[in-house]
Amino acid sequence: MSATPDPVLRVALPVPLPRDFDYRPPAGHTADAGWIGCRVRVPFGRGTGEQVGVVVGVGAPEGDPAALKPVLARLDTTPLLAGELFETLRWAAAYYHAPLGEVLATALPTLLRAGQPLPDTTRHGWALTAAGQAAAAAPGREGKPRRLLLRLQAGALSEDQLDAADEAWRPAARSLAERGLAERVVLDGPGDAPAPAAPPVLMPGQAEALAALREGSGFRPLLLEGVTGSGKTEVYLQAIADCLAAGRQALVLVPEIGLTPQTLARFRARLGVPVAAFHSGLADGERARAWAAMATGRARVLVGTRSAVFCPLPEAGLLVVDEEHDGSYKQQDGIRYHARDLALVRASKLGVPVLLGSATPSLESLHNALSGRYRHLRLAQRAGGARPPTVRVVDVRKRPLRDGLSEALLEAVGACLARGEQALVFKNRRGYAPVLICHDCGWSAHCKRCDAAMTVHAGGRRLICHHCGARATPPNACPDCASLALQPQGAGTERLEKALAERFPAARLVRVDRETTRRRNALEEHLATLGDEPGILVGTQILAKGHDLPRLTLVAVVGVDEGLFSADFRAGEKLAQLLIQVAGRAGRAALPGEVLLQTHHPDHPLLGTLLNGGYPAVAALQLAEREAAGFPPYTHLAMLRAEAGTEAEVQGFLQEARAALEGREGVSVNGPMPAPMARRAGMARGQLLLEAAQRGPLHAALNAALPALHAQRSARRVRWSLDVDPTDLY
DNA sequence: AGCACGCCGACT
DNA sequence: GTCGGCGTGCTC
Repeated sequence: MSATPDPVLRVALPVPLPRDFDYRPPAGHTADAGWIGCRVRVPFGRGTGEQVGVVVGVGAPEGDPAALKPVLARLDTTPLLAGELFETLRWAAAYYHAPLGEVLATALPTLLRAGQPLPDTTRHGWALTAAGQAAAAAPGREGKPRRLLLRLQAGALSEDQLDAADEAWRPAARSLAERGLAERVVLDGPGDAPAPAAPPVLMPGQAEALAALREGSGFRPLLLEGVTGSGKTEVYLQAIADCLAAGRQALVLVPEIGLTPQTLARFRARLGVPVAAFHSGLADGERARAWAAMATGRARVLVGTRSAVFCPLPEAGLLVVDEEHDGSYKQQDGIRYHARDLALVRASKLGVPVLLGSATPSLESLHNALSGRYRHLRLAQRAGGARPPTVRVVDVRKRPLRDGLSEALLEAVGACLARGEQALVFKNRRGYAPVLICHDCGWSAHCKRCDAAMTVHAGGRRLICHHCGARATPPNACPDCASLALQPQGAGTERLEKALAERFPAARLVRVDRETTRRRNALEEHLATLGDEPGILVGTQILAKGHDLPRLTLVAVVGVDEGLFSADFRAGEKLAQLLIQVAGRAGRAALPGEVLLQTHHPDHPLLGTLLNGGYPAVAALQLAEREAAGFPPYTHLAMLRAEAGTEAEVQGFLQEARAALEGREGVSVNGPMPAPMARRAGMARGQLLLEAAQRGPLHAALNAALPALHAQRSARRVRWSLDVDPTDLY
């Protein structure tokens, strides 16, 4: 009888190889199920390389166990990943056809991925000693330590509270501690969030939505469709309050630019528990702490952007996805996951409700709601009796445009300023002009490394490629015909700003785009300079949502036409969402709003539908078009992209990939075709689009072909990636 | 993806 | 005579 070999540890490592790696446990240890979900440090590769991986299984060795390397160290005594979160990550690895190790690396905060211990989330504070109380009662020398001493006289304060006071208190605390006057203490109370503010009375629609959410139990997806200002956030807040009252945790996902200090402050003021934030602006340590606080249950509510969908929720009661249509929920590099979709998967595994909110739902979610898979809740009324803005199409055919602005638009801006109100001029294009052309021969300035025109910046003194960042000085004369008639064609935000400044020299003018808001908090500072004074905001996408601008009554959209004739099948949906979002900025109860859409195509069906029937009508039209054309949500897509030094390499790889993927029932393979931008940053790019009416055959084809793809010789020479459910077909 | 090993060009 | 170019093969 042969002895059963000792079990080995199957470890997922953050390498792009679609398999696990087996290791022996360290000498004197046995591999058992208790290892699963724990991180380990392992030797990897030929040199002295080490990696941090996660044990994903325990089992009999496949080859000679003596040939296996032993684990160097076990990094967790209890599993870091377990239960539903671990299951979701396995599901994501299968669904996105990505190695589990890479999915795990994407999901874990940097410090945890690097093997750091789970941070301690004990709340600390500072309190006076008996000597400190005595010192506080007696007179003393003025200074920061003294001020801190007096603040602590009323009782211990948590470090969060001290941080919130926005003063460098730590040196003062150290000074007091050295003199034996104060000490660091562990706080174990319920937290120092303010007592919850009383909730407002709900409007009928809100109350219905909340009642619907309270009905039933277990997993239930709800789509909350509510126009801007209809009070979706209030529904979230009361639903979260319910969830907290039941002793459960809540997760709230918000778009990348939606997590403003005001948003957090509103949640904190109303919920009466500490609210953790999770976004890319946090330091590594803060991220790891927020993650740990949710894992231990110390934090009860997490508000975060895309990657927050990977935080542990051991006591989950509710998931909320605000502005669920927002493009920032889709990761656009590495593991191209969709946080809204993962939130649905998690809610289903957790058996809790998931609330998707939007004024302009994605066609995917709308389709699910209309077909009965999601409960569909609507909020039609604007809070506080505010009326929707009036919308006017400004036909600019045969009308002269000055720097891209029509006279009608300028007059409306002037009238708005004269009323003492604020105007927003919206154009989704930054820079001075999108292209520099020769008026005599038609030459235009193109990037050397990309298939794209260079954008004119700095009033015409600089050319920048928005795709690779290349900079150039504009030529004095046309390189082709030596003409001096080089002209910036079209208008970006920079040019609009200049033109508006010339027309309204006395008005306050603030430009908001990626260039002017690169610095942290720059957006808030910019908006603060405008305050409540009359003035003009010029900007891109960044202005479409978020911030309350109570004096804003006019929204003028200048770049409508670009969106009307895009090749992307999502262009119509995106344009309608953008127009609704940006229009939602205009007007308040007391100050009615007006929206101007400047276009050369006033008869375009999308504009007419939007004006007459609003977003629901556009959505219905778009859904019908998608169904007829065989696009999502009626079919399912996966995009294989490749990039290499030469077009031949790209073609070679994609041809081989096509051969491996095609010939399956229910899956059609389109391509290889050049990417819409066939050359970017000097690299040739191409793509292969898979389409299927059912997900099953699509995933089966990918499962069957991917090992061959990894093994392809041509795969070594190209950078390639797979995008399941692509949102952009570039 | 890293990383090491491996065979061909311009330098001390 | 070496240092180093990046081609190719492997990682439990």
